[in-house]
Amino acid sequence: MASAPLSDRHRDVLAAVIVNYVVTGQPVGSRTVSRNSRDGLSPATIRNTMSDLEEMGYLYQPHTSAGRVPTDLGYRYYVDRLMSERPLSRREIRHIRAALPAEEEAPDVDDLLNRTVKLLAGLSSHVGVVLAPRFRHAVLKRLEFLSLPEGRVLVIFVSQTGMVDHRVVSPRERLSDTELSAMTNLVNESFQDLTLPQIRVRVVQLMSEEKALYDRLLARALDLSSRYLAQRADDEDEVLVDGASNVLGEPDFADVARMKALFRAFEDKSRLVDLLNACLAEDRSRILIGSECPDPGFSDLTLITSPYRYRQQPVGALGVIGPRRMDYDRLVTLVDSLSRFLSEALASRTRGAGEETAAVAAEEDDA
Amino acid sequence: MASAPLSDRHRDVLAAVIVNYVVTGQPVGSRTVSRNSRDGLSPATIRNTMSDLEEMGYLYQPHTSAGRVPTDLGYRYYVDRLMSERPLSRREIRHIRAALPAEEEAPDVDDLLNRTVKLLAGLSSHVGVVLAPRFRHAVLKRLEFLSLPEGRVLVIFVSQTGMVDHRVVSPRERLSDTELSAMTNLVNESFQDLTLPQIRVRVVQLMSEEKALYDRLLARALDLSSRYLAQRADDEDEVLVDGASNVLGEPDFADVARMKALFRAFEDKSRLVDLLNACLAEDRSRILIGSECPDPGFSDLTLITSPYRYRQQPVGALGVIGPRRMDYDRLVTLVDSLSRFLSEALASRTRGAGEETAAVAAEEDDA
DNA sequence: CATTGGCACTCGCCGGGGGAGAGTGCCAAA
DNA sequence: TTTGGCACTCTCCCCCGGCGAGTGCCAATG
Repeated sequence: MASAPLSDRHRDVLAAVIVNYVVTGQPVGSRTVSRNSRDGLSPATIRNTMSDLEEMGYLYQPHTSAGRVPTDLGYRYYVDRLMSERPLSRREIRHIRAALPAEEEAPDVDDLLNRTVKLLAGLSSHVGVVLAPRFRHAVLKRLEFLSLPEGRVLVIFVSQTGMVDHRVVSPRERLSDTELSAMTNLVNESFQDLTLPQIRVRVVQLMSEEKALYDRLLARALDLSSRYLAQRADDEDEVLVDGASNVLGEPDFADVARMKALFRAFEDKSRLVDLLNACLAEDRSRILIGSECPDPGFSDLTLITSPYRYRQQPVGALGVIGPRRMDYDRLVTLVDSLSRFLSEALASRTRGAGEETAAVAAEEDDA
Repeated sequence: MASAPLSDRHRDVLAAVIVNYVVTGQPVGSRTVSRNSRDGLSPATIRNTMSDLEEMGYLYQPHTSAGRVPTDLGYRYYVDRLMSERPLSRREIRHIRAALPAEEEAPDVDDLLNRTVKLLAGLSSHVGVVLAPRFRHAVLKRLEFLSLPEGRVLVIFVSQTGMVDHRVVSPRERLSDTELSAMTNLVNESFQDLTLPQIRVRVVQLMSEEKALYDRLLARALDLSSRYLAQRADDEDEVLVDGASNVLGEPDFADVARMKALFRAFEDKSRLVDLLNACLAEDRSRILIGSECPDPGFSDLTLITSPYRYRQQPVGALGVIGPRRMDYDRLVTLVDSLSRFLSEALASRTRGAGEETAAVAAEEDDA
């Protein structure tokens, strides 16, 4: 029943209601729309149009004789067809540039992501989220085994871009420092330029060959590697959140129970990871409005997300989370821009390291 | 004027008011105290006593003819002299033991701290905080230089206990992989078994000697090390927070403005770091009630903190943050216990690594 | 002299009532 | 098709009065 195409007037009114509602937070009445409309239609006319829009599901009334408020469908129509993205101000761009330098001495990846999430929260006044680059795209620079007390071993994985991951594993037998350093050399030869998923395959492959050869040392090195890989799940992603305190100011979350649910959602990060990953898979920026979101915990929120890239590959995602009543025009631009700025900052950090491209491209086959 | 010693009755009444207020959250009247008091005093008598306590500053009335509520001073007296710590239940202890295994295969330090902060939040229903062990106590296991694209260098610091820190630095000149690995060996010889502050001293010392000798490689290795140390401030501590959503449920924070201030305080971690560090310096568990806290942002909160140890040295701190109206009896025990459990878990991970003791003891001289 | 019961008083909380204001739907006229 | 008019609805807010909890003071009591 919501399928009839909208007339120009319907669109104008819908847009007016949304724009007005976004700034005031109050249900919008026919009178207000009439005043703001350039072809000065009377309130009565607007009322009829609004009534149509309500019937079609784009607006609704909190109660008889209040103004209208956009529904999720209304917002959806707005962002898809009515919205005109508002460019960032020069000030904002300078601000971003300063925090994410594209050219000169760039900080390391973690730092860059931290700055990005702070920018998102600060510039949007909502909650900023950043999904860190996934290690599954990381190409091995060096794998190191170090002995710890109690016979345990520290495994350090370093990617060619400088990401570091480390885990503690317990080998079956005690290993001396010299053995470990010999093993370090062995695996670095074997795993040169491979990504984590590729290393997984390689370990299994070598282990089976190994029964024929009998290089004790390599066998034990492979054992350590596979123990490390067992701990290091590929889908284990890190997500940064900032600006959670911003939601407290928003009248849309006056209800405490709702706010609590929201904070819980932020605390267990795995749900955020899922949502951001979904965006990553789609490979383009995305808006999820209220009930459109698969996670029911976010049913009265809007997410604007966008993947960011490294060497043309989407490797992570970032976005803004806020109430449905948000300034879409501005925030869509903000999220898009930040994903672009971040991609550039990442690229500039590593320009001239051409070897890595092939490896990344080569592993595109995995799901 | 608050200096007169309290009679037994005063104490009983004060304790009764506090206990009652903590569970109900409502101002406590004379009638209620009278009912709960075992030597059945009449409400009138209690009223007189309460009036005394108010005059001495231990209680106050939100308004004429409401019950009494404890002041910060009242709470202080309570925790210092009236409170009897309530031991944890067997269930709780099992729960903790399961999460912080003392004996068997222990996870790495970061994981241990993560579990601890979750336990704090979960068992207290307030906000849990943990200050991570400071790297200044960390003894070098290995320092590694790895080349990154663009001529930058990744420096990885690994402590003997398995803590890992890494930074990206930009050396003055380009360095090849072979040079870097030679340099790695050089510094590991020089810095063997030193802590970060000691390494600082050592670098300066070697640099000045260096002008006389002319080992180009060592000079460049020292340059890299000092660039790393410049980024790695000693007071740069990591603090973990969990359970922030718990404060939303508490009626004491019904006021949104107050809540917002609170969340901001949690977001910029440096303030938390300062507070926890103060506790660390005192070397014993500590309770900060409302206005006693140096940071005005925490003026209507209570912090219960306790340092945790590694090899007799306090290396970090943990605690609970909540409203002043909290169950002190239980939470003090909880914080104390968790600091003990965590200390044990840390100790058991490294038993038998005797060499490290001397080094840690030797660096006690720094402030 | 500490303790107690009695009593008048003070507030905060809660629910009801009434008026103002904003907005609607419908209808008839332009 | 658009518009002005009109009756209607519903929320918000303020005011008011009663209720209940608790107090302070005082005189009586053991």
